[in-house]
Amino acid sequence: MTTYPVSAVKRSADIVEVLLEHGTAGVTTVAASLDIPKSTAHDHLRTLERVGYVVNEDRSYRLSTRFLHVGESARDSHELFVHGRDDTLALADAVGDTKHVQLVTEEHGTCASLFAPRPRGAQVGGATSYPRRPHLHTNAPGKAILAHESDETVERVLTEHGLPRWTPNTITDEDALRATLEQIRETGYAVDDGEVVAGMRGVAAAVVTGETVHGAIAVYGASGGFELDGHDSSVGELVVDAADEIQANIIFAEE
Amino acid sequence: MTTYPVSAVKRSADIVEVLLEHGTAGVTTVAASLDIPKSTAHDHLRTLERVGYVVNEDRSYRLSTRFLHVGESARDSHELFVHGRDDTLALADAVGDTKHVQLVTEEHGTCASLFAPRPRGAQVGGATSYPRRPHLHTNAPGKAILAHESDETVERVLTEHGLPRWTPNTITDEDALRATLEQIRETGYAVDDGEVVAGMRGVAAAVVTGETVHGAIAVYGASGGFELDGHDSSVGELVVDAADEIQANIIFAEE
DNA sequence: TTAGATTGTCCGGCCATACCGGAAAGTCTT
DNA sequence: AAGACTTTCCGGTATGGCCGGACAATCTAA
Repeated sequence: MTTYPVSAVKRSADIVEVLLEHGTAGVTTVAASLDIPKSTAHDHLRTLERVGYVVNEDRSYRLSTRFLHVGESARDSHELFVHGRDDTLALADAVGDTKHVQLVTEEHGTCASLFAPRPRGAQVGGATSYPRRPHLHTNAPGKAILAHESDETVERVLTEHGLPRWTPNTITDEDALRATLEQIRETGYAVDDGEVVAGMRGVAAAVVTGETVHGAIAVYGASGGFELDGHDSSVGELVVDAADEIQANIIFAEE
Repeated sequence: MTTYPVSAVKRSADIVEVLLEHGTAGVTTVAASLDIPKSTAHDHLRTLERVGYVVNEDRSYRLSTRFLHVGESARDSHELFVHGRDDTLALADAVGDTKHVQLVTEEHGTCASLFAPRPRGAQVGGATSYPRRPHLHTNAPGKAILAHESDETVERVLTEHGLPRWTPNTITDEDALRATLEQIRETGYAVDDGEVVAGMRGVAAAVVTGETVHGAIAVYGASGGFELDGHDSSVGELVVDAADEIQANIIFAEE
């Protein structure tokens, strides 16, 4: 049982989670969801409101735009985003609206999307069923990142997270993973054939300068319109080119 | 002196602020910035890390992408964004890269940007000098929102926030503001001529359905390339059209 | 490689304060 | 207008956040 040094903060984080699920909720709902007294829920909601992360409109609470603004500011100071945004957009244009492009970094041994341009008209508002923080071994950008990490780092991630299965196609064997990583280093890009989400294929290339692995850039699409060996294999080249561009941008800026 | 029911949460919020400013900071830096013991800063940083809002890479702490993901999820459940995103993008295309388009909502009696498409190649990474949460009376979208609120609401906002001056052009007289609001109701859109940022002009139209004021959509640009009375007055029409579109989308979806 | 300086992490006690029950005030329905 | 429902307030209690200090880990400089 992991414990939290400042449990009050953990509790507020739980409340944020509840608000995120419900979209908008009153004190009673929040208290009921977490099985805590209403007065406690109220204390936290008031505090979150005062610090600006929550708004209280019309007798019920909602997350404010503060999360978005803080998140965007933090992203704006992220090296990979600063030097990779434009190339990501360009790649998105190149592959078209049927495929999704993502700029990904690693956090806590999992994949964290930094930037994912949404095509115009893309559905919003529905619950995003896409797993938020997939493990590194379950998808293309994660594997691309792992392939360029040091052996110790790979070892550490493996012992810490293991190789949980996400879909029938997920790699769960350690040797198979190491072989795949070796292959990624040779070809320059990683492939995901329904390993994180069934029916989704993707390719990704890592962004590396010197010893530091900044992250990866990936293209995903439905398996139907995504031939890995056919003419769509050019997507692999596009992804590698984009990653190289970003690497160049980063190196060029470092001086 | 406003007080916080759960002061530990307020302290964590302060730490988040410090991390936001510094981009990346160690325990010592954080503790020094807030003038608190290192151990306390450490406790909070650990909990923030455990709950996923902070990452600890290479002996120093950074805000994680969690803020971004929570913020985007929250935005995705915001009615104005769901029904206004595409129209905002379309308007951005229509007015071109020299002008900025913003979808704005009201929070705590101030303006909160929900969505602001950045033109390709826009500078990122630099500190955004744009005031984050300007008061309603200081800019076009805020005035457009205010113009459609009930008299009591306007009164409440005025007594709570007053009419602080942001630039020499800011409206600081209550009667002048009321006259402006009346004019906005007549013409259908609000104008900002260097009232929030000197040298910036903008027009905005509110998005209203029935009694509820969802927010406003705005176009801003440098005063030089933004003729309010000349041929650029067509921007006013475009903004009103966009707002009407969004209103229609919302009403159409409500059933 | 070894000191020295600096930083991050851990620990344990004390008292501020987060928590909670309960009561009051507010809101919506019938 | 009264009931059922919320949200908000309040004050006592014991929990846990806060802090000083010790330890460990890392970096720097000879």
